[in-house]
Amino acid sequence: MTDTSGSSDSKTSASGASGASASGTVIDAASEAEVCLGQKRRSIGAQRNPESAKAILAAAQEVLAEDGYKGFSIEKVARRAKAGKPTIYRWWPSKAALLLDVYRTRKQVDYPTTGNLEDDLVVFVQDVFRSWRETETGEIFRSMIAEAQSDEEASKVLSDYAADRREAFSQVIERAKARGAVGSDVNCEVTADWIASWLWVHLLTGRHDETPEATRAAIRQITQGIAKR
Amino acid sequence: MTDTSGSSDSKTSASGASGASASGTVIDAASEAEVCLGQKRRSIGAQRNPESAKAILAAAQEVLAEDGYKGFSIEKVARRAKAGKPTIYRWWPSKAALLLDVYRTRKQVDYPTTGNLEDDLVVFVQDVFRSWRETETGEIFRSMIAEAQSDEEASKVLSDYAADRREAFSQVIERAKARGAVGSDVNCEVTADWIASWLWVHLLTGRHDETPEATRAAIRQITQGIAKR
DNA sequence: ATGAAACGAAACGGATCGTTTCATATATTT
DNA sequence: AAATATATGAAACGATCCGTTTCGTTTCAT
Repeated sequence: MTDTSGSSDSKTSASGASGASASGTVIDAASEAEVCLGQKRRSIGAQRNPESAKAILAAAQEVLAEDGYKGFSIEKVARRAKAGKPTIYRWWPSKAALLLDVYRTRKQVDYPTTGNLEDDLVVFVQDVFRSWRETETGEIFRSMIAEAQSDEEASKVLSDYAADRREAFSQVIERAKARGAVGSDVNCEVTADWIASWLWVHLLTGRHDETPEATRAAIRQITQGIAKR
Repeated sequence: MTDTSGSSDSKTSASGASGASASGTVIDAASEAEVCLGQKRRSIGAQRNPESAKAILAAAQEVLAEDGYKGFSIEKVARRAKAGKPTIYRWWPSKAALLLDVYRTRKQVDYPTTGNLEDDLVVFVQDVFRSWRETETGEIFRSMIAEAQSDEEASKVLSDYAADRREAFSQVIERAKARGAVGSDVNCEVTADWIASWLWVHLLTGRHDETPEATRAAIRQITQGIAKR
């Protein structure tokens, strides 16, 4: 009886189906597409209850956070959400797809811009480490990484996400380049790839307790390497 | 009926229990410890047949190479090795432990030393990419990565391996430093960490088809960054 | 009020893991 | 050489989970 009833309030339904008062019956296709990643749904034009999907997504987040990837099962999610398994499969075509949506509801970490590239990167990286330690974010991404090794769709989405992160990094470095802090011959996308890779590996080897000093030493090697000279 | 009988010859039994003519009955404890990672075996002092373990390990390699991580099951391995499942569990305590041993029998890639750090690294990285494309090495490591996200022991072994690779990289860079090609203030372990991370991510995002030019551009950013100036 | 649609609960078929049982084959011992 | 001990393969088991199907009920628009 670890069933903490009354847990699926409004606290976790952040991005999924944006809480647009949910009174109408016909679901607007955009929000539905935002929630459900599954292309191979059976009943296409049917109207379904978005509240169910929200409760399921919230329950999935909780199960993943509490039991981890290994303990994550559709049946647990259904029990927790007081939903039937068929309802879950009406919204998501597979376990991987549900995991994918859980990962999509993560909180985005913003990039700081103090004007000093090294400082910005250190702050950002430490922030990411903290979010891995203090929230379920790390667990979610670890699950995604594991799933992506055998699920084609998960692999694609994860690759897209990784490309997205690289692009964000790239823009931060590009701005530093525009300030003249980075050599004009530097390929920012390559640098972003280095940093993003370094972050990923820190996640999947559990090294999110690195000291700020160690982080700075590592970042400095990159920033000094690309600095204008 | 996909049972390709006559496949478990001598071709894959490489490192595991090093093929020391295996005629004696009492197993030498060292080779046994080398093969079996499991500490929680039931029958401790019992003498077992090393041939069974070798056949199982070879079959496991083949199943993993052919069916991938998702298709890898103990039952398939048992069928292929013409062994019983209990025999597998007499040698390895879990599926993860067996996977761990499969990964341990990988072929090591040697590090070249032409005297030019950038060239050496490019050649090495391209070599790793090729081994991922042309052998089962990549699939094995992808399995290990997935397994490590939920199995504590696999995680530990993978971390140890990663540390080992970082150390090897570090020594290559240290030698370049001794040649005066790398700045004396450069922390070689940090550099090794960057390179190793970059390689890992290329594996788990399936980017092992990168062109030599792209590889060189990426490597150059690191080598130029740490170069003596 | 009526009917269509989604719902929760339950059960199913299929697959896998890790364990247990059992008869057989092999190796050691006497 | 015969007897004993031990590991083995085959088979079955309980448990878990996925994804599907069925069924009776609730909800909502017309």
